[in-house]
Amino acid sequence: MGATKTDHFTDKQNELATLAKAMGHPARVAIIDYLLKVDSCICGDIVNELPLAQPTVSQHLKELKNAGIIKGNIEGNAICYCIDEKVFAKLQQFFTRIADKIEKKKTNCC
Amino acid sequence: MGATKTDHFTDKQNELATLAKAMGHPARVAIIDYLLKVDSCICGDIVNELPLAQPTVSQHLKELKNAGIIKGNIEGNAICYCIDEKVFAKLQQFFTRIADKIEKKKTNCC
DNA sequence: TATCTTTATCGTAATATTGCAATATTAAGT
DNA sequence: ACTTAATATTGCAATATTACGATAAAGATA
Repeated sequence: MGATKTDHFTDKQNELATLAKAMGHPARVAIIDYLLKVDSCICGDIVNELPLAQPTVSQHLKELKNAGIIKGNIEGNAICYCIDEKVFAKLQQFFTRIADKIEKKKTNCC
Repeated sequence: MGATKTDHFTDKQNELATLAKAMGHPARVAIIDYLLKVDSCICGDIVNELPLAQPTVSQHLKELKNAGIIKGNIEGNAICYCIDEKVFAKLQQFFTRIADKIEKKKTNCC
């Protein structure tokens, strides 16, 4: 088929998958990198930073927004996008927990 | 088109995107969860744990393997899959760094 | 009001992903 | 050699993603 059977997995599994998927494209990673670099919200200039057309960037921003990774406020003419702090703390937690579990095991059978 | 322009982004951006993408499906998250739960390698019983057909699970395992997240050793008749420890440490680092940068800023303009 | 700027949306093409039945492969046991 | 068990591969259908040109929408500015 092609449709993902999200209903067969736990909420946590689906949540991590959704967040990871949103970060699963270099353009979207680059958008986050840029948001961190400029140390403020971005109001439009991302399009000039990325090697992609404006509609494509707009689409990637939308996807990041849908996943809850960034949020956008209308600021007069432009739109101000910024990172949602909580989400990356959550991602960090997810992977820290996994890394810790692996550290504890050390069952190097492979 | 549909093809991702990986050559336009940095190696780090592409690396994170590849790893995140591999974790961007609940079935693959569930596979990792199970690998952590059983506290050893998995030799076949993942198919019984997941609500997916054997070829589908095999495909997801292949994708995790391609991303370098798990590795598989042939163990006689069965195949022994286990997590590559380094990769999750790397993922943790990636997101910890981002979370730290966000913490430092606190430019709550939005 | 006319125009510019900025961002979103629509439409569409190319490609990738997801899922499974059928089949192949490989090693073990008989 | 035959059979069984475990896993991979192939082929295919359904859907999703990625990318962009054209166009729309909405506020700013002249």
